[in-house]
Amino acid sequence: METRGAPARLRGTPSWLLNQTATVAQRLVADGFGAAGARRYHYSLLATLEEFGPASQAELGRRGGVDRSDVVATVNELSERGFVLRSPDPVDRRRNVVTLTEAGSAHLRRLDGVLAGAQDALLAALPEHDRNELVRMLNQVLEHHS
Amino acid sequence: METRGAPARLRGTPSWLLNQTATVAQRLVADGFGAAGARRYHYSLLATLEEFGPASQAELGRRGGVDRSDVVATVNELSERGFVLRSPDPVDRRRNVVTLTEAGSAHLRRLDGVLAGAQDALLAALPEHDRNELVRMLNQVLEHHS
DNA sequence: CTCATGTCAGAACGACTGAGATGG
DNA sequence: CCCATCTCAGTCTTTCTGACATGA
Repeated sequence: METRGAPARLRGTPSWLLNQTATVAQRLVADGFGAAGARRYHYSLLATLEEFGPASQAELGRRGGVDRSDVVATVNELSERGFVLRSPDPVDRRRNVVTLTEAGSAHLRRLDGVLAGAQDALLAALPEHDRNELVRMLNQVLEHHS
Repeated sequence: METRGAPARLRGTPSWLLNQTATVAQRLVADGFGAAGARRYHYSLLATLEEFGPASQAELGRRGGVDRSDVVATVNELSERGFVLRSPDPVDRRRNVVTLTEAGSAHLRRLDGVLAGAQDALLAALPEHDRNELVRMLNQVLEHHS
């Protein structure tokens, strides 16, 4: 997504404004995660593990909105660094059960802070009330398109 | 951008909501343009031409926020269909001057309608007042990050 | 036989980079 | 000599598809 100029009639449209702000948001979050040695998928899977508990890779991907193909690579990275444990499921030997470790929980808490900081930076220009309104409206738009 | 589930602590964040709504917006716009046989770059360049008048490809790219490399391909497509004219600049023979044709203007008007329709579909769930508020807030966030 | 799972290779897409040829 | 322009080829990144082997 290019972040440069655009014709006036495009610059005013909600779709363009949403894309631009989303780009800013993505950059802030990616930079924050990057500085913490993580990527978005890392956070998605760690958070999903903490929310739902241990799961197979396929289930993990479904819950966290990550393609099962990309779960493989992400779990590789996370387990190399000791944030998750990948162990064969004794009950169903096709499956790897992925479990959050202590270090993974700590890493997740760190990333939670990073994510919260990115939100603050993103919406720094808006007063509290407007932030809530923005979230409300976006939820409403999203619900309408589900 | 995947449009599926996500962990709860991510689903509530402004950055995630912005990315999701931006994805919806992109899909609506891309589908609309696609049905009209166009892509986003087509609109950007046609609108830029109408806004600023004829220009070299490099200038066109700068004004419209399109990479000079992609301007080449886009102008190829637009000129093949008679929407723009690409003619050598007699004053500076490195340049191609790109000009909007009558057919190009008509096409642009069609795409303006498509774009407006996509905005309506996107924000169908919001009353007029909220739409204006949303646009105002997004502009404010964007200005703060410029 | 069917379906699910984990894995890998690679496609598709969009934005961008590099270099060459031409000309100011 | 240095810089701008146009063009093409190709990289990089993220998301998604297809295929395969294994096992329920």
